[in-house]
Amino acid sequence: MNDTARYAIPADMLVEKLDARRAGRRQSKAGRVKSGEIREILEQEIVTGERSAGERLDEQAVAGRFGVSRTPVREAINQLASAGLVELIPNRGAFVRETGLADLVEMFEVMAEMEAMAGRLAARRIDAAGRAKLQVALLACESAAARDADDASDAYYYENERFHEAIYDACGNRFLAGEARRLHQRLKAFRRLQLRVPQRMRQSLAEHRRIVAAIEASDGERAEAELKAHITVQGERFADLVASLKPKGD
Amino acid sequence: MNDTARYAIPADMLVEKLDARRAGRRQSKAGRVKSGEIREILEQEIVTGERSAGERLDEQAVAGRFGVSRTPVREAINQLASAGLVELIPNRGAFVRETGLADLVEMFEVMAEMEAMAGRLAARRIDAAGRAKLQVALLACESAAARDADDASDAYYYENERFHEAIYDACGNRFLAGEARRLHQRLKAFRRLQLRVPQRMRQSLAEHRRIVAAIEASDGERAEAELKAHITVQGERFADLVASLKPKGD
DNA sequence: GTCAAGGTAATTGTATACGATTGAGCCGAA
DNA sequence: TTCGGCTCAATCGTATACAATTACCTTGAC
Repeated sequence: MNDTARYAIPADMLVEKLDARRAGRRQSKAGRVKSGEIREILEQEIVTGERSAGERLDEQAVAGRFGVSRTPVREAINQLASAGLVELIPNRGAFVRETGLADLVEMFEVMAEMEAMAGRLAARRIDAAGRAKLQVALLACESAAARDADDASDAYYYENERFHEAIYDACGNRFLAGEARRLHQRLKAFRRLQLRVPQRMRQSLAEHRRIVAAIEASDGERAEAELKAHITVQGERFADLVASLKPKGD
Repeated sequence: MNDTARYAIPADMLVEKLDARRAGRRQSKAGRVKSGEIREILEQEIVTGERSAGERLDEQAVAGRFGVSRTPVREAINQLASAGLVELIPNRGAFVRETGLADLVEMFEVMAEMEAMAGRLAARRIDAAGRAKLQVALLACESAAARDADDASDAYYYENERFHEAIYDACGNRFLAGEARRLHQRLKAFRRLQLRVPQRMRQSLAEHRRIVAAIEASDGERAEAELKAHITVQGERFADLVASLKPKGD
């Protein structure tokens, strides 16, 4: 389907407790909007790799599976298409766009640039409240990383998210913040995986400290450089990881 | 509705021949997909300012106006929501998000960064075919600008688009290219307006030449700087123009 | 006169039904 | 045997119908 040979990311590397989520969602309210639910679940399934093939998403089948009509399924699929997760061929259907390694590298490249930009702007524009939030986020990362428990990775993952959000908020450009959040969301599962690389968490934390230092010093150039390196390293480590685990040409 | 006082962009500054477009589209085919048509027209109306107020988009009203049912209108509105042009409040409806001057400045800031990134990458990665396409695009810009006709602005506007597309394509990052196209599309009408500033077209052309020179020299840093300046200037000129024409607090 | 509560009207969200377009399979002719 | 056209089934896109949620207005009590 694609013109470049690509590495498929194995599903079991990215599994998140989907069934738990589903159950949790179900209990929320009886007649809640179903389109959003379906979108989330499908999105997870695609990102996770359960649907990694260039497979077609049959509206009717999905509708039957969730016990709803085609209408909310259509809305969900359209949203996925807007997010770039599926390709929508007129009068043909929706096909999941396999995000191969090449695509991920590209996305990390863009992500690095956006984060760097946010950092540069934040260094110049951050106010007292933002500074406080950033410090709190950094401390949370530290304490999460300090835990030697098995779920330290999960905890750090969550706090890492908060840390980057704090930078987005501080950049003073709400449009940029929104775009960065979108991309971050899309790379979520892959970022998480990447934390399993040995020593990565500790290294990430050190980078966070340097980033904060640069922002505190109002040194936009340095913040930009540190953040770009921070994200680029993530992309590279991720690529290494995938390549070393599953070097199969398609 | 918004927390900052903002400048409304007057509708008549941005008018494009909508009725002509509508007529042209209508003739195409009888039973073609209507959702896309509606999306385009609504998008134009919002960007143009015909709907600039924080007004609600009534599905039924829109459906009646176009002589279709609510279903395609819903799809169109959802797509607009994904594009960020309207805000979707659950069970309340869709409200056009007024893109004020502040938002535009933010968007231009991000656009500048993305274009700059594309240029930097293109300088390193462009191949012979891309080089040729870029040269052709530049020449087309030159000849469009050379025309002294009244529609020189329109012609240059079109060729300018092609020029930037050529850079996107050459950057070797298809994800970046796609994102840049999205943003470019969204800023379309405003870019066009900005060309009316005296001497702007000539200046833009000069900047294009410098950009191409940098790329040809494989000087990524220079290409980045030139492109960032190129877009930033556009944003600033645009802000000046709007501010000078209609400095009314809302 | 003001505030709160209930009912009603309007609008969104979902279900079902129908038409239109595409792709595949079959048949026939060169 | 192969290629071109035709029929038909499947699926998307749209229309219509219904359910559920929300906001507004009326009414009543303090």
